[in-house]
Amino acid sequence: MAVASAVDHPLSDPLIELIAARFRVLAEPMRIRILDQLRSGDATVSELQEALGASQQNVSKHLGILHGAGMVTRTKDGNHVRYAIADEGVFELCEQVCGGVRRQLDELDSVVHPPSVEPPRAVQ
Amino acid sequence: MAVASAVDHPLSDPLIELIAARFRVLAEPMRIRILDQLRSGDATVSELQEALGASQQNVSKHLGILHGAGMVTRTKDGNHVRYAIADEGVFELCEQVCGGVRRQLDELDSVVHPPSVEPPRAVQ
DNA sequence: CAACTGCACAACTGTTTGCCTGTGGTATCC
DNA sequence: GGATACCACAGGCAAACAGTTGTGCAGTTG
Repeated sequence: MAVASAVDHPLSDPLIELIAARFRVLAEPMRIRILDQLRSGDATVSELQEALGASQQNVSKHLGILHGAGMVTRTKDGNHVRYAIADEGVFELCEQVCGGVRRQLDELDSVVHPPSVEPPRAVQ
Repeated sequence: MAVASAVDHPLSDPLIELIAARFRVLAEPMRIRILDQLRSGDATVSELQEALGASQQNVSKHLGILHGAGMVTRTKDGNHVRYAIADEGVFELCEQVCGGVRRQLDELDSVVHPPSVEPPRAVQ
């Protein structure tokens, strides 16, 4: 697979911080939606706004965060600004997560133990 | 590669929520540290507490979150409770993220433009 | 030049969440 | 039985963050 795997394992503190920051960028449904939408091709803010049913400012804000994380590219196109996926690896991440989610759902489905059953609970 | 890739791409809303929730679990340095520590083998709360230099309550809380997300297993061992990695796929995630981080750092290093240089900024 | 469109930035609000303190509950040892 | 060790849960505080509102700036059109 295309994973760098060039990381030793007593992870250094700054690296841990970077990893967490990157996960934090993806820890928001709206940003996942934006990335998923951009998978169909690059788009402008207003196109995303309409496709996702969100406010222009909100879309712009999340795009700024994604751009700051280097996950999307920003290209001025006349009066518009076109955004596109910069880091295709993001989708491998999402698919792995989907795999984990599916695995978890399967376990919950097969092992039917009501006493300790745990629905996908909130983080805190 | 071991990715499930069994996901279609106009992602459904509940799935998006699940993906974001899973990322949210990993969006915390302390939890990354705990998982990284557990990679060396299972451990009790107090062992992790000492290894990470965190309070017992804090470690226990994060372990509860990780356990709720199905990323660690919990085993009573006499007076202790041993935690262990449940989902090895987590590390593939982290390694991919490390790859992305490294890629980004390389870009920042080569393209030396101080005016718009962006240190690993916070999400908002 | 003036009006309009498309986008980004700043301030504000409500919610979430990380960490701490305090406490209860269970198992082991004397 | 009493003391101790190990762990989890609840409450409180401060910081971070998502979403909205308001506004400024750049490019286009008449």
